[in-house]
Amino acid sequence: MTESLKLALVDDHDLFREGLSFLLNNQNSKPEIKEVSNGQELLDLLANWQADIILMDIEMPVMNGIEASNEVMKKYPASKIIALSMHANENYYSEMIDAGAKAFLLKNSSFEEVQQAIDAVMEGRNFFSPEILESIIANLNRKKNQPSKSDLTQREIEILYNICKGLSNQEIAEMLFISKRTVDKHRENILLKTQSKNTASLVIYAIKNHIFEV
Amino acid sequence: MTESLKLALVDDHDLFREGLSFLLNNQNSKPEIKEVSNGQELLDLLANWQADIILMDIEMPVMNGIEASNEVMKKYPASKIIALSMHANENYYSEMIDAGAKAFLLKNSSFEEVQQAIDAVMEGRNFFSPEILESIIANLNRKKNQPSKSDLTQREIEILYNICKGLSNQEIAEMLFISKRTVDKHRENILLKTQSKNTASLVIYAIKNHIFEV
DNA sequence: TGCGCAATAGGTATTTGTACGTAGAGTGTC
DNA sequence: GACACTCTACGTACAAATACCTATTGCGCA
Repeated sequence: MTESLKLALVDDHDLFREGLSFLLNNQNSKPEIKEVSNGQELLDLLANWQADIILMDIEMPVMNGIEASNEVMKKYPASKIIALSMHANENYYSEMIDAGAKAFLLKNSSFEEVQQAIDAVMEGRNFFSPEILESIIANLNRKKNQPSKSDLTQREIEILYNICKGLSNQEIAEMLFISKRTVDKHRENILLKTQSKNTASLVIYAIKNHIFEV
Repeated sequence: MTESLKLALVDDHDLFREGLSFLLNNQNSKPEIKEVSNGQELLDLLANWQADIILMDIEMPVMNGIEASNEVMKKYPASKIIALSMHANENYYSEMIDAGAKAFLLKNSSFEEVQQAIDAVMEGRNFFSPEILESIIANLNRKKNQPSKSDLTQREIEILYNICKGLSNQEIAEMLFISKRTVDKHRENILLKTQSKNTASLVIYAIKNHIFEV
C-alpha cells in the first residue's frame, strides 16, 4: 500500500480551514492533513513532519504566506506550495511565485480546482486559477509598456508607512532622527517612483501594495 | 418526523461555501442547504424557497450582505440572519445588526461556534463571536467618551471620495462646479468630523469606512 | 578603480492644505 | 416662526507638500 499524501493547511480562518480539511478528507484518496493558522506554526510543524503539499493562505498574522514560503523553500526545497488567496492581487502572486509557490488558487475557486491543483503539483506541473492567469497576462502587457518604477527602498517604505499613519514630514524626521529635508526628498522620490501626484494617491498605493494595512 | 432546517448560504467564495456546506451536512441533524454567491441571488432564491436561517457574508459583489439583509428583513421579517465576516469591523456589525442580523460570526470562528449560533437564533437568542463582543464593548466606551462626529453628509462623502482619488481641492471644485473655497470648507469639516489631522489619515478613514475601495 | 545607488541634506519657489473667522440661501421640522 | 442643518462662499494666515536644483558620504558590484 502506498503512503497517503501528507498535506499541510495553513490559514488563519478556522472555519475555512475546517471546511476545506473536511472536503479533502472526503475524497477517495484520504490524505493525512495537519492544520496550522500561520507561517510560524507551519515552520514549527515541518520541523517534525514533512509535508508533500502545503496549501497556504497569504494574509495571515505573525508570519504571512510569502515569508513562510521563502523559509519553507529554503529548508525544504522539495515542498509543493499551493497559494490560496482572497484576491487576484498582482503583487501577491508574483511574490508567492518568487517565493516558490507552484500553484495559485483563489478562495472563490471550486473544490474541484483544488483537486486539480494538487494533482498538477504532484506531477510537477503548475496550476493557476483562470482569474489569476488573466491577471498575469494583463500585467505582462502593462509591464512592457512602461518601465518598472515600483520598487521602493527599505527606507522609502519606512517613510511611506509613516506617511500613512498620518505623520507629517517633520514628525517623521524627528522619529527617525534625520533632517526634515531628507524626508522631503524621500517623499519626492516616492511620489516619482510610485507615479503618484499627492499624499492621497500615495496612501492608496501603499495600501494596494501592502505597505500599509487598514 | 419534523421538517429539516432550511438553511441558505450566501458567500462569493465558492471554496469557503463548499466547505461550510459540507460541514453542515455532516451533522446529526441534516439541514436542507441552498447556496448562492451574493445578495441578489439570495433574494431570487427566497422568492421560491423560504429559509429558516441565512448564513451571510458581508463583502460580496453585486449586492452586499448589508443591503441584502435589509431587503430580506423587509420581505421576510421572520428570517434569522447570521452574519459571517472576515474582520471585526465596527461599521460592519453595527450596520448588519441594524439590518436585522441576529448573530455575527467571524470567519476564523470554529464550526462549533457556527452550530452554537444556529441553535441560538433558532431559540430567538442572539450570538456573537467573542472578538465581536470585545469590539462592541470597546466601541461603547469610546462612544460614551466623545460625542459622535462621524456621520458625514452626502456632499462630504462625495468630496472625500474625490480626495481619495487623488484630486486637489481645485480639481474637485471644477468637477462639481463649485468654488474651491467651498471645497476647502468641506474638507475642513470632514477633518473635524472624522477627527483626522491630514490627507493621509483622511484616506485611511475613508477606506476603513468603505467610502473608498482600494 | 570606477560606477551606480541609497541615504543624507540644503536652497528656493510655488502650490496645496490646514485653521479659524463670518455669513447668506435653502430645506425641513417642531 | 424659530431652530437646526447643509451647502455655499469669502478673508486671512500659516503649515505642509510638491518641484527642481545641487551635493556629500558610504556601500557593493563589475
